[in-house]
Amino acid sequence: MEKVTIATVAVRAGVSRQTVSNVINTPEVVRPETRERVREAIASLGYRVNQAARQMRTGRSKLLAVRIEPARDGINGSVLDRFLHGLTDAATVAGYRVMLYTASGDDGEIATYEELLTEYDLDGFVLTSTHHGDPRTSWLAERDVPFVTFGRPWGAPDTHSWVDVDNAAGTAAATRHLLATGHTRIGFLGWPAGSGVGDARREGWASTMAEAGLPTEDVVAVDGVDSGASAAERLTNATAVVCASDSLALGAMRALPGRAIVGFDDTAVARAVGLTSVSQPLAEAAGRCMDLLAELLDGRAPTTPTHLLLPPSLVVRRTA
Amino acid sequence: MEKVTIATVAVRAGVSRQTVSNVINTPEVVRPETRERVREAIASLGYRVNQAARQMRTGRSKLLAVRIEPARDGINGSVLDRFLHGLTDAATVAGYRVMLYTASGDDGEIATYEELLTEYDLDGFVLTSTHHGDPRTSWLAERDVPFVTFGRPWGAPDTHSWVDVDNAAGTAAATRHLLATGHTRIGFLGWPAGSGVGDARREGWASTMAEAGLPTEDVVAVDGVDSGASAAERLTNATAVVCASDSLALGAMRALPGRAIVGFDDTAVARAVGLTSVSQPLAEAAGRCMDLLAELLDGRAPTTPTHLLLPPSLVVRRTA
DNA sequence: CGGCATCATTGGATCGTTCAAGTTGCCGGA
DNA sequence: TCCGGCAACTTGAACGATCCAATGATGCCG
Repeated sequence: MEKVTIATVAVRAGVSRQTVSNVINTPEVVRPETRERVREAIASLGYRVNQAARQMRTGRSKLLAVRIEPARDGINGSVLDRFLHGLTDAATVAGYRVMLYTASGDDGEIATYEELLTEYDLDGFVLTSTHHGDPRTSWLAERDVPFVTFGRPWGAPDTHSWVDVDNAAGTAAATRHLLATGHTRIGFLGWPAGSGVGDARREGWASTMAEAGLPTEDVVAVDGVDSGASAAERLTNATAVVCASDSLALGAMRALPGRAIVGFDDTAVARAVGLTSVSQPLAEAAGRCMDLLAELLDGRAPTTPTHLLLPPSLVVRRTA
Repeated sequence: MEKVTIATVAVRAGVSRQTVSNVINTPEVVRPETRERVREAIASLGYRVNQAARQMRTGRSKLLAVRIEPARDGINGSVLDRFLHGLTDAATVAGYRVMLYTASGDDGEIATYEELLTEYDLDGFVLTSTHHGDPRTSWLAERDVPFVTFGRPWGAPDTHSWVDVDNAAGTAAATRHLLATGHTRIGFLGWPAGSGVGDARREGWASTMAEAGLPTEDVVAVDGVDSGASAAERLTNATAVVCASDSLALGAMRALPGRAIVGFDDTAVARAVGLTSVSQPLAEAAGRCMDLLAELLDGRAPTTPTHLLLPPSLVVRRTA
């Protein structure tokens, strides 16, 4: 198979290179008749744009980057997996490709940004695992690099677009479900205060209980099954427990057999053991991230950043 | 920050562009003294190769692609996750970047190959989930596209390099462990015959039992916790069960409480519930895939393809 | 000291695309 | 009739690297 360039197409269609380029990039400036002829030539030759050449001229690579993290606590690892899949799908539709990178620590990640930007002319980034005092967003913002975060900027000023899952709404839904099932003594098993996500998950449960005028009882544990189990044992009065993660929920199931338990993240573990859990709409979140990033990349972004809070859904199984 | 090109570096070092290029690509042809001067200029200017320009001239992109699959049965989803992380790491060290793509079906995947090859000049592919009658490998081989598979070519001729985990060795190790613990009636809970991976896992158990001169008893179920549980109930004599996956093992745990159970894949679920399981060396497998691919890409590959079978390890927990 | 091989270095051409600045042809108004 | 204005298309240059052929410098031998 010969190499098919824009020049090949031009000859076949009997026009100049630039006209072919116009048909591809700004079809409206070409007469419909010519446009159609060029399109036929493109199709019959199986022509495809050479991204490297385009990139050299325009400085845009049609590439996005996402960090792939080591499966940390493992049990929640598949969350990123599903997000990545959704993002790759959405990016393809929008004409972009997703590149992976790893990095240890925020500084290492910033060094990687620099490398990817100068070597590959990356068009944009999707950041995950935002946290308090995150230096990555300001670094990117200072250099006018388009980016979107999955996870809101905890503590930092809200100057960029982000997509997040409404964690509080998730635990609120779980709590309402338990209330509707007749429970009144609903406890909470959460993470130590300070993490944005964990605090929001507690808040959803607490406010729903307050609205119902019921007393609350909660305990705290670092994430993990064993630690969750020993903390759950201290929830003596509760007949039902809302948990900040599936790992904790698994611990609670072991420590308090027979009680109603709800987890968070709807991981594979939850499906496997029949744990009722709050499910994040990861494919949708990924799609929205791509939408927002595409707006930024096309320069048609609104002047004020967009913030999207997606509602999670409760997947009811055997444990509640 | 100004744009730093090879010309900027050349001026700073007082040499020509080509000499700078030689320092980068074939340092041995440059006199040590000059080489050092150029290297200093590169460092002080923070110069980095523009991959697009290089690619246009050389036709090589320094990009690899891997398919990211939808989390199928979910419980085993994080296997790909960990593999991807390892591959991204190894690729970075070797000077490559990993690009993701999704595709539905083998034909869709082949169409994507074509697109990635012509648009982005991809250098190579890493294939996962090889299966009987896989058309992807022959498509790539016909076009001389470098690729490596993670998973051996079941049934197909062994004409390309691959890396795989020795599934039989995994179940053999599990069986030996159970024998050493005093069990003699060890059953097997597997998938229906026909899948290469599943058959290998059965074989490891069967041959170890045969060596020990013990009778065997096994049942079959499609992958899944519930299906595993109902199949496991038919294993009436066994005091211990080796399973083809963690999902099946979870079913067995439910159906046969108190018996010794070993799963396969060491997924998050296994860690969470304390299930003894066979762990695949995914980071190493990814690294080896990258090594083999790098050989192909550098043209220093041996004439006969390399095949690597990596031994898995048994992670002993509460269930055995 | 000339001749010649060897090595280090140079300058121009090139990859495929898009940008910027043309050229052509047609229409309408003065 | 002439000319401005516009739409449709063409042409030459440029992006930043590497390849190739040619040049300059160096050392060795007779």
